[in-house]
Amino acid sequence: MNTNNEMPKAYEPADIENKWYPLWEQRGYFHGEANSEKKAYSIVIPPPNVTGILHLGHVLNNTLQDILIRWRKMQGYEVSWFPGTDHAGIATESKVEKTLRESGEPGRDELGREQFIEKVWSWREEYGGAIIKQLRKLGTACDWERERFTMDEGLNNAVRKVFVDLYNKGYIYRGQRMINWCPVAKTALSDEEVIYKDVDGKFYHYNYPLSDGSGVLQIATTRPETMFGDTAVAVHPDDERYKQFIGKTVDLPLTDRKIPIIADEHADPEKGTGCVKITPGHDPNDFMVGQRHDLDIIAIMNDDASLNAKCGAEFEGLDRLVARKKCVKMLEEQGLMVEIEDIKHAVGYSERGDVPIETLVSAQWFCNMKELAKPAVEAVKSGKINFHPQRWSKTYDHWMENIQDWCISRQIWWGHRIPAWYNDETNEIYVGLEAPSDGGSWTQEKDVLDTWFSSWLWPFSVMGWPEKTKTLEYFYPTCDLVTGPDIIFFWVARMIMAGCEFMGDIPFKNVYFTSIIRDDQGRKLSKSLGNSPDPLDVIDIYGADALRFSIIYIAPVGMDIRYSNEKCELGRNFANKLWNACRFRLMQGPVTEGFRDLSGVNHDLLTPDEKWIISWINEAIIMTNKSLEDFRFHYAVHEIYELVWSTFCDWFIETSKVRLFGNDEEKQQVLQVLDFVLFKILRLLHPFMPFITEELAHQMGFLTEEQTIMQESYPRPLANLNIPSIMEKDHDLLDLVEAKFQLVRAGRSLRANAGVPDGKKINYFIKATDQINADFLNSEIASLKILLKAGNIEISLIDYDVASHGAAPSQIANAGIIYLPLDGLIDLEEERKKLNKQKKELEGWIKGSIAKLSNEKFLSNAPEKVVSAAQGHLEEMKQKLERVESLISDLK
RNA sequence: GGGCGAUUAGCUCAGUUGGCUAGAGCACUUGGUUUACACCCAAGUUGUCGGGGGUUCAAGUCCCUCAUCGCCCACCA
Repeated sequence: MNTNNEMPKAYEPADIENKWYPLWEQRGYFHGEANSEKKAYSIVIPPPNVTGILHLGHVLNNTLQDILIRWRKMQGYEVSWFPGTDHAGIATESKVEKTLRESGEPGRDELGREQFIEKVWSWREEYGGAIIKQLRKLGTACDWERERFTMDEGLNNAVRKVFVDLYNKGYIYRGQRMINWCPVAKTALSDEEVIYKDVDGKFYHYNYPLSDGSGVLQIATTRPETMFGDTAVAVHPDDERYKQFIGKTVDLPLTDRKIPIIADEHADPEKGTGCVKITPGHDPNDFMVGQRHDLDIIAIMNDDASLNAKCGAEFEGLDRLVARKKCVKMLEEQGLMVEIEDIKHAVGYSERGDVPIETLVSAQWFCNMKELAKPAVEAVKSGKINFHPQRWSKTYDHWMENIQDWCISRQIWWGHRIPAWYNDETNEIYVGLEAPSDGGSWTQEKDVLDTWFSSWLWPFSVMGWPEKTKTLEYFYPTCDLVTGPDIIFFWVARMIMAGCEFMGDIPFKNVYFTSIIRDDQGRKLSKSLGNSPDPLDVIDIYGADALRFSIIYIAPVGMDIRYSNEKCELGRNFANKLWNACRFRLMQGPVTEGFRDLSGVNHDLLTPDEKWIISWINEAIIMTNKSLEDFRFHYAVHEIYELVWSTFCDWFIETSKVRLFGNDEEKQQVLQVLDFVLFKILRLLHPFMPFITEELAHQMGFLTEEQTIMQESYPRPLANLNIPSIMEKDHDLLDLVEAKFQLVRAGRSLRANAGVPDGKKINYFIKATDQINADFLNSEIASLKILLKAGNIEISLIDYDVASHGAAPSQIANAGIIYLPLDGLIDLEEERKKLNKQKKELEGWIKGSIAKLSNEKFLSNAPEKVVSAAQGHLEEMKQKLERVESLISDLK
């Protein structure tokens, strides 16, 4: 127990944060046991990329999860937060390639598959998972014993089993289809990995001569270089302009081919010239047109998006953009180009490569999602899974109901290799957990699976599936998922499908979608803009607690957050405030025994102020728990901020000083109340600010060295404890306390307006509203004096004697009128102006109020409560007006 | 083309089923070396709740409409 009062004046987080985390981890506080008697609470982390480093998005996301974990743990759940990283196929592969290139080592292709993969593994050993270490700086209570990696052996088993199952069900198939191709990573991509950007482009109008020499057809395209893959020109069947040409052919320029003119509804007469070139090998729409008309598919590109031999010697090997220019030039030379129009249009970009993707026909593995989607849609619709904010379920529904087949194969090496084998002789395909053992000659599929094909199993693969583990039995399904709305399709939707399919149960009950963090000008955070602060720097300056607290405090519900480092001052200042409140308390003496339950105090002897603070702590406990239940984190934080700073520090500590410096009996009682409230505050705040609350709970002597606040209970409404429900019992008394504080504010205002320095003791005269207030204020005279820094306060039921003392500035409060006698130094003109302004305002309100209350419809329709409140309010204003009027006449 | 969100104090945002005189932080002004805290204390200043219409006794809150900004989806050749 710490009884010294040598706490530094300002809170310095660095040492304290570095001290506690290793202790927590070593003592196993973060671990949840699967065989507990307690109720389970679990979360799986959205696994950050193994190449990733901590950024503010992670800070927000993981702080929220940590709040939930610590809160539930303190509530008595057996909790486990499953951490880990994602192997991030394309990102990691290109990262390692880049590293090799920069260090002059042999590259990917020189190394060959096996050696390259070894390199990736060793890179991961050395540099990968930096983010995991960085998370510890944030204070995250992850169950590190359970850390997983999407490429570890267990997860690989899960992936293979899922692939085989879905293949056997007929959902997974291999086929030739139009896919998205990244020419940088040289791999297929799923539709979700394509980002559409509006870019400046050109719309080329040029002529295809009719083979019979009877004229030309003018077509329009943004990509002339794809003409080498054209196998038709389409016009709309009802387009009168072109009907006569249907069935004829045109001479495809720059080639020696003739291609037919076909009628297809895909051709939009309104668009361009109404004639559209059909390139079934390189455009999804044209592909479908091609299928309808049985057109040839000509693939004209190499895997790096340069043109291939099909385009002729002049074009072979040229990059698509170079080829485009050349095409245009040649068409111009041949007099075929008619017009080049500047347009803005949407172009698909590869997420990683940041270059336009190509759509092309390729043999890939696909997963048909239609059946998988059905129960997943139902799970959200029925409310088994809840989205917060709820509106995201609409986005989810829309995508799920239009779900397309998922292209799951990738032409890279770093990933789960597809468990399919081709028979070298018969080309037969075998799919299984292991290679076929029939002695035949089989070659395994070279492609690996999309990274998300392992991530979508995360909620149960981290628990050991497909083994039937105790962990799985106890912790599955998880409770809450915290993630960004940007991966709702990539990850959230797919996890729900996988959970329903393979576990027969949803993977989580709630999904909380975080805000997106922007800089204070509203721009996205990015390395290239240099507006992405390093959270570790922020933690160095302000502390992890401050960063956590601030980011939650400023996070609007379901909207973008505008962040700047300066905003962390809020959290730092708050931590310092709390620190000093505790420091002040310790200066008054060692901890009292009643800090848990006020056991050393006769509850009947509690003063009004003490009852007041206890009722407020009760209120804060109720609100904080409720807010967390509803995922309204910022509410909870605001609630606690207000409680600590305003309610506790500004009012209760200040008013308690009179008793702290009074007799010993009074002092002992108020110390107990201070301890009781502070220990509740520390526990209430712990999930948000884990370090400082742990430190202070020890500094204060609430906990012994062997104990931790993590294992203390989260505050529950006091009605559940053995403390009388003060709120109900003493309602009127609490109103009197509030009225006292209001009167204090009025008195301070008088002092400030009169320009009397704070240090100078002054006298006040109070005319109480009635006997009850008079009695109460008299009993609180010592408190009033200290709050008002007054020398003497006279409380009376009789009017202030203007005749003998001269007029004095005054303020009206509910408890009474407070006067500041200034020995005639009053500025009568100012005072009159102030009172007349008040009078006018009051008259306005009274007028409105009377009108409202004489409205029959209001009286009959509004609820009783509202009507009586309005009546009470009117009475109040009328009385106040009377007082103002009498004060005005006093000034004459 | 569809869908979603935003618009409240100088700035960033609260304002949960409509109900007392619309709030907070920051910023700003004035005063303060009060025996916790200047990362502080006290007192202040700042609002046609984006425009218009409607429902209602009552609208920042519900409905319609317009405007501006942002995001997502969709095959705009």
